[in-house]
Amino acid sequence: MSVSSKPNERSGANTPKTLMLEKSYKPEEVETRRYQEWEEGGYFQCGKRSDADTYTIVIPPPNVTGSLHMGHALNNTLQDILIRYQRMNGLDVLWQPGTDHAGIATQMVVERQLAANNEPGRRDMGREAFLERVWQWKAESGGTITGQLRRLGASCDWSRERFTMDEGLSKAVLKVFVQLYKEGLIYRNKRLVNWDPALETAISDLEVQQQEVNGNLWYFRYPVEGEEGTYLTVATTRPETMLGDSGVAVHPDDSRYAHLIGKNCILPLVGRKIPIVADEYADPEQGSGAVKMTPAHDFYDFEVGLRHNLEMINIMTPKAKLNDSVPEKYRGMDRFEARKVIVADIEALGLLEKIEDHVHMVPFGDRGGVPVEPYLTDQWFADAETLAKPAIEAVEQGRTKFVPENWSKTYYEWMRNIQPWCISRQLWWGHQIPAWYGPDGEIFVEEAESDAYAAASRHYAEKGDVELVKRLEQGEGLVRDPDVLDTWFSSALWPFSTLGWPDKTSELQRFYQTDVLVTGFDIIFFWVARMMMMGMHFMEEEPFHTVYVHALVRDEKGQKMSKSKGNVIDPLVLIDEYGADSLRFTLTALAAPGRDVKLSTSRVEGYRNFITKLWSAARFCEMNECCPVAGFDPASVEQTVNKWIVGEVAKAEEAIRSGILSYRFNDAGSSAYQFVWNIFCDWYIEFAKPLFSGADEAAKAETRATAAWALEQILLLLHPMVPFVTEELHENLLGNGREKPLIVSDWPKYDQGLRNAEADADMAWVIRMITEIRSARSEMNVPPSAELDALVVEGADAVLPRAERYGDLIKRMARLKDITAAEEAVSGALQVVLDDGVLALPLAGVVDFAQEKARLEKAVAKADGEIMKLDKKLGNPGFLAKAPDAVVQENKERLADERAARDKLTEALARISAAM
RNA sequence: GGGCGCGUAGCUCAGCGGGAGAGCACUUCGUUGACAUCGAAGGGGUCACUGGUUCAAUCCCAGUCGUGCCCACCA
Repeated sequence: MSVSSKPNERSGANTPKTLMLEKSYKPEEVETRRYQEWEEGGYFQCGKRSDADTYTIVIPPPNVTGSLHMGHALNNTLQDILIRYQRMNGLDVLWQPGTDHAGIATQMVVERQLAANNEPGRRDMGREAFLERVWQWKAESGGTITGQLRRLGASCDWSRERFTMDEGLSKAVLKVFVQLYKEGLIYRNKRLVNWDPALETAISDLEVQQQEVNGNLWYFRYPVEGEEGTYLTVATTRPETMLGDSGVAVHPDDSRYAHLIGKNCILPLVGRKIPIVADEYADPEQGSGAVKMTPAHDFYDFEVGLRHNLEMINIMTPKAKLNDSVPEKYRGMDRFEARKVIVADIEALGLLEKIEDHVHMVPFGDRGGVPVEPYLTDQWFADAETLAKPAIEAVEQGRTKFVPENWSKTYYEWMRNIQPWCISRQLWWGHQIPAWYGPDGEIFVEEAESDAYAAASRHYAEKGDVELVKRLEQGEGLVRDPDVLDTWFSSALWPFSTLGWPDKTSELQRFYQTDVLVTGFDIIFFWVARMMMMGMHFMEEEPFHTVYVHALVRDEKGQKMSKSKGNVIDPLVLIDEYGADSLRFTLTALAAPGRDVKLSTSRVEGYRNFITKLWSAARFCEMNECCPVAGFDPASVEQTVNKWIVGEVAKAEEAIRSGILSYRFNDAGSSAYQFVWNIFCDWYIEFAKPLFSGADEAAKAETRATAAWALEQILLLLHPMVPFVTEELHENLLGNGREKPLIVSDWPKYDQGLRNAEADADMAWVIRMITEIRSARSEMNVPPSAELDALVVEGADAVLPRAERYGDLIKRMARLKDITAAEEAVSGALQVVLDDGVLALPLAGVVDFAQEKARLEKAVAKADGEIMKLDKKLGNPGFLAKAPDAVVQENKERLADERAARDKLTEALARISAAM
């Protein structure tokens, strides 16, 4: 049954009360329905408070191919907390959602699908047909992850959902590319790139993962030209590249080889004459001190090759097989097969000096999974160094801040050493580069094909190529660059492209600059840095003022979750089992800044219990008819208990708010947890019970109203973290009086006056007394069922008035019959020492004197220890002279307190001894 | 090689200049009509080590040891 189906039933005054709330919370019956209500109610949509300030977050767009993993769950929970909090604060909130087309990943998914269905491969079906298939796939499966974000409770403005390849965003990409090209910040160049032979595309430096490999170092002898029997020994980890060698480098100061500089080697197996050059790159300490140079297949050799004008010989095909530039024998061989053959052939020639074991780092493509090949091709590059400058300054000048601040170092480190960004990919799925080539290789970069033809016509008309101009005017003669752009190129524009840029939309005007970017540190380089560059360049304003960097979610052993390790915890499984709120609250409570989240199901279970506790506290309120009273003023309550809880609510609000605003989500979570469980449930509800069953109708009514108010505040304060259960309880609590859903209710603002020092002191005293009595009883094995009398044997003047005033509470919770002054000496009693007095609880002969004595002695010893430490501190002239007065004073008071306690304990001991 | 972290209760972690904390686990007790997805009580820590700064150090500084991550082209 729906717990809120008939909220009005509850108000019938004389009808028997029917409980609306079931015994425990069933998230599966609530979450989907609540989410629908929110979404259909339009509460997620921005623009409804046009007079309010804005608060904007753009979601890190998940891959369309993806499904929700724990990292997403954490990332989006934190964003949702910020968003819901700010929405409740009355801001015009935009959480901009969307997905990323994820070039390589998506293309691979569809290719795999084709293979699995025994359908023609991508190249067989052709570009157009293949892209159609990808779009079809996107239409069918692209909504998975957004559905999963809904399950989590993410309150994104789905009416504005975007996709990096939709029309508007594609327009933005074209505009950016063309403009940067015309500004000289994008250029085409032939240089070495990281080539992934499995995917047959260039990839960026960031997509290369270095892996340690146990390999070998082979020492080859290269014969020196014209000097029979003289060899120059080179060492290599990649023998197969020797077929592309075009030189050997030695250090200019290396006396061993000085006489060879300027001469040539004859490259074995190939017979090519290659020069011996002097270059400081050659480290005399490494290998043999002489390095073979393969400028077309090694980044460093490439640089050396440029310096010494060495030949660049590309010896491989896109699949990393040897091409026609090598001797016939090796043509068509895979690079690793060739390695073996070449070593064998060198050995056969007697030119293999030795082989050493050698552990070294090998670059792997993170998608393709095979070693990348440095490969000489024509690619498009962005001048990242120029674009980075304003982006670096923005952080240096504090216009964008990293939280935790440390991450700015990581950002600087990378940005200040940034390399040209290879932005072209030899894929089909993505934004095709808007560049057209004329027959002579001339490049025309324009947003539209027609513009490219127009530009080409002008160009060739100037050159007088009438024939070509004629063809161009008929829309022929140009060839479009087949490559697409790196996926991150379009995500770099996300904070403004999603708002409508390049059109000057009102949303762009209103919601840019966005507020905070919430992300994991793993994409600071990929994404954050590039958004900063593009934002500065095209908007001339930082895309966000704060970057909140959260940690990674790991398994309970601290290992990174990965499919191959089989330690992945699926957030949806947890949501199914424990509810979205439990998962959200767990992630919130564990999200301490700068520390990885180690997740285990037992943690989720623990926080699920918290949700249950909250539910059952609400049920208590319901059973006791704690209905919100219109116009209730928390400052007006008269019962001390109520004054106290009202103040505690205000403290909790402060703690939770400051936790959220300072991005210390774990603090916000634990403050909420402690307040609800350890204050509201453990004490306030227990204090309320005697009032509810008492005779004072005014006090009863006030307590009901206060409890209802406090519960409502709890629901408000917890809503950003646990939206579903709070929304559900809120409707139940308010019933007909509910003006609007919790999601759009106002975050509470309290007067300072809600805190009452006197009430705080009294309740602290009551709690202390109850705790001490319980503790003594428990240690002395007094059964909970036994109700004892309490006799005040010391400090009656101080103790009795309070004991009188709060007698009902104390008696019930400490299991006492009565509290009275001791008329005569008490023997055979349990003694409880308070700050301002001593209680004796007579145990009618059953008290074990020895045990009681030991208990008191232990307390004396503890007090003595404290006294000694404080004495020593206060006896130190340096401390008295230099420590702040407040600290000195505080220590003096503590010493006095400890001494008083010790004295009372000693007297209690004396009484016990006398009775023995 | 460079950079960033972390070593606090059995476990996972907060705290970060003036009285060592939480959750879980553990022990004992408990069907008090909100809750056994619970309640009450309890045990458990020279806050990695060594120096230094300070009246005062778990907290700041230096070093050592251990451990994790990121970046890097070394044949």
